[in-house]
Amino acid sequence: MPSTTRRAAAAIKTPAEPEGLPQPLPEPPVGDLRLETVLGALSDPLRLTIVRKLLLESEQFDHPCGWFGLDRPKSSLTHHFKALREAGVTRQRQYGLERRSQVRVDDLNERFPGLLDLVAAWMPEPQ
Amino acid sequence: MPSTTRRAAAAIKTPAEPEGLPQPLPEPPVGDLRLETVLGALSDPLRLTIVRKLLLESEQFDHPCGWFGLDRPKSSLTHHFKALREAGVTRQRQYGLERRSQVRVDDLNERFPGLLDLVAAWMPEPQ
DNA sequence: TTCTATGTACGAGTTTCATCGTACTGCATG
DNA sequence: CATGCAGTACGATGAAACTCGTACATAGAA
Repeated sequence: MPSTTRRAAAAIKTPAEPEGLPQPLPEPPVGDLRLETVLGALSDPLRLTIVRKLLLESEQFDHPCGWFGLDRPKSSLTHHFKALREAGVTRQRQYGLERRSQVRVDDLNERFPGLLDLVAAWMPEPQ
Repeated sequence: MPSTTRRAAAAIKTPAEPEGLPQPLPEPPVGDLRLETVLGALSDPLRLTIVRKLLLESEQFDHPCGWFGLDRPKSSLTHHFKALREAGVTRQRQYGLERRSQVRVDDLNERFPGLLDLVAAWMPEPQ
């Protein structure tokens, strides 16, 4: 098979980055973020857990998906991390084998001010 | 069949109201509102349209669902209005034949401050 | 090179949801 | 009483989405 194994998601482009970081994976540009899509991505307890943990405990940097300690099969986690990235909630970069995630705080605060505060204040349903 | 035709949705109770208004239909109490549920209810363009229109044009009162001018079959509208009410986003009261909706502004601002501002600022996707 | 660790791709099973046609209820009016 | 009207209830259909097993790809270390 050719080297173009990558499949392009519709209306998703890869932005450039100033630092020496790895290129982010394909993600929607800020201007294309849609409230209904972002809310849909956040309407799931597992994904809320991920985003909230990134917001509260990330210490200014991104994390591989093992860091979250989620008790789910790897393929399930891939699914949810991809959903968050494609909705524009997170940015993912490839560090060797690891694919680390961070919340697009600036982009989300610009487009949907206050939304991340609600996520940070969220608490999972008791039991 | 007996007069108890009403089916009780799980964990939904009917609160009391001070004024001479008709009783609201069953809805979750403020304390039971869940962020993930509310976001899920708002992650749909049609429902965002409904809530935004209520927020911006309601003139302090509630409206029957014909007022929205939505070009959908009646049974579809029933479905979406019920989804909004059961998520706790709207309150519905029966006025004779009409079932009118209003946004639970105070409840939502108490539990999820800023969320309704995002809905009010939302714009439907062009085209 | 082989082994391990991280994570993806694909596909199947299941569930949930959106959509909508049809039949029905209940009020109001002639 | 008959009709019209606002809206529900129910059921079917089709499309997403969640979950997860399995197989695969790749980087780094022994």
